[in-house]
Amino acid sequence: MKQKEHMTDFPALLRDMGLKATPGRISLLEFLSKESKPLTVSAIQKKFGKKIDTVTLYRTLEDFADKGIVRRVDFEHSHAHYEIVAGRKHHHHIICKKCEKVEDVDVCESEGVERNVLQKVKDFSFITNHSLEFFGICNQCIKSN
Amino acid sequence: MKQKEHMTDFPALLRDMGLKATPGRISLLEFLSKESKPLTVSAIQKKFGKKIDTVTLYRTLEDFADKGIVRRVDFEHSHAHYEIVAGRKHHHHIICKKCEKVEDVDVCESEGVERNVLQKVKDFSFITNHSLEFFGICNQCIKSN
DNA sequence: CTCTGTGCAAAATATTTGCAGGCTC
DNA sequence: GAGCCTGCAAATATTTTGCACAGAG
Repeated sequence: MKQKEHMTDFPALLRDMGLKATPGRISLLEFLSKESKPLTVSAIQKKFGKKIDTVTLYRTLEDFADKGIVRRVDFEHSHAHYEIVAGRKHHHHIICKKCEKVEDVDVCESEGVERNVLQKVKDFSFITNHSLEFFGICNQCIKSN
Repeated sequence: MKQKEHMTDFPALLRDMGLKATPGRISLLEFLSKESKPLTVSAIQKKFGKKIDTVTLYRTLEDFADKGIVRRVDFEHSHAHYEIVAGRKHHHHIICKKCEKVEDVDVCESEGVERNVLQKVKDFSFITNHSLEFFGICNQCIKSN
């Protein structure tokens, strides 16, 4: 099915989303699909093999986020992190407030939550996405306290 | 009970938290307790009656957040928002991606979620807090599309 | 008096805007 | 060829750091 094709066929994914399949975008998606944790813009620039202009990267990530190809995650660190969505199971994160370690969290919150929310609020009729992150202190940081 | 006292007795709240009860902090808390939505640092500076130095404000809010007096909220806007916790029921938010309108959301997610999370992750033994925000397009922005 | 809190200057980071030229479709 | 994409320069915004002085306890 479509979902599966997209895991590897990034040009098709981009075109389906109405974006042009340029070499830069394709290799960025290839890179992101191998990363396991959300990365900052500057971290992407460092680890990514090819050079990308900072501005282009910001713009590309924003476009991708708008299309749901990547997800922007805020870890209360004063700079955004991004992770690929395509080909991954929906998940959340738990972040260490001391060392900033990030671990994925597979909480299967019922889809019902969003419906529930829509019944309670007054000025919104639909939800596009949500963020859910947990914060704590990781076991290593507790020991080395 | 203690909780209630703190709603109004900010000097006592500050001292209980190990912070000094300075005039600036007290009036900042009084100001925040009257605000209904999370505010950015610059918004606080504009609306707050007295002058506060930007740096002091950043440091104060961070200290308050560490003590759980205020809560830092990220709306994917590239700058943090803060709201007071003391005297408020735990809640989340729904944010309009077009106009940035914010509405409170009272989802009573079971306390069990955090316990649930701790069973699934491997490097964490406790959670200090979590964030949960919903994103969508508000009814006004849909009409005026 | 001691130690935390505040203000000011300055730096470091993060993000956005405008424009000219390049490349996908 | 048209219109989106990219890179570069520069501006803007956000957050942090260092230090001297002030004020709470």
